[in-house]
Amino acid sequence: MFIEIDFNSGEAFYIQLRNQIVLGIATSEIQEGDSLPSVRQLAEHIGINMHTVNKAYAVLKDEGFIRLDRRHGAVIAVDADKAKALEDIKNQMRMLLAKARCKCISEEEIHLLVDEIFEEYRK
Amino acid sequence: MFIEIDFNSGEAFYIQLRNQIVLGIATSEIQEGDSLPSVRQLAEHIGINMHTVNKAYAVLKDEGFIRLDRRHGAVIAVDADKAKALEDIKNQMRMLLAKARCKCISEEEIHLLVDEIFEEYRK
DNA sequence: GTTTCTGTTATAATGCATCTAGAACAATTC
DNA sequence: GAATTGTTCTAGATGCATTATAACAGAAAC
Repeated sequence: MFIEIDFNSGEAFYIQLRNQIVLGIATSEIQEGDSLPSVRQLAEHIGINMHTVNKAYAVLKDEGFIRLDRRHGAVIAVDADKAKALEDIKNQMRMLLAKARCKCISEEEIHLLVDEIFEEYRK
Repeated sequence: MFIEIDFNSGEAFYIQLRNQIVLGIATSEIQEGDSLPSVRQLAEHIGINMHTVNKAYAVLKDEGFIRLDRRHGAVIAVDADKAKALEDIKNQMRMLLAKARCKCISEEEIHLLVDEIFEEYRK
């Protein structure tokens, strides 16, 4: 299992979980139709509470990354609502790039960064 | 004054403050050497507690956006530590672009988005 | 058909971050 | 000296994150 938690990180456990699963989908480490461990299995494996995993799954469901049913547990099912996703990303990107601009990081350098990161995903 | 707080936003007040000031610098609405209102003035103007403004200023100082002294209050002074800023931005961008990739948003679309946002700043 | 496992929900306790409040301090400005 | 600056301290209220039990209905496995 590729999921690990940094207990010393300031970030909430359920956010770390959410992030790692989104990253897993982006890198094709897990794919459409794959099942995630049950909330109880994953909780025990990581060593955290069931409800924390459940919350992460609820967020992933709300953001349209997984589908939950009682038969197959949590299944990767990305709903491609590009419009909404683009808007979310744009709003967050505004703050990121504002910082970049303040710190004299050029538009070109950001483009290079984007290419680098997409390259990471393809490996 | 360009600073406003959304009291219904889930985001912490001091984070909203920090964001708006960084955005103000990025758009040249405020510039190197300009003074920000004192913690007490700004707190009263917005209608929040002095300590919350103080916390926002402390974060901005820690991130290298302002300089604090007793003579001139909070002064915009961006330390251009590009290396550190680039690393921060890259880490946050990883999560943003992971979501983009899951949602079938192409590398080209992200590049367009970056251009759009930089264009916003220049206006 | 009973057991087992699924997501889901309810309740309660704990710890931590946020926000507010009031007060005081040393340094600087006027 | 009076006023204003950032800074620090204590204290209380609120909400979020996490843990802990417990229970439920639906589906799977035997």
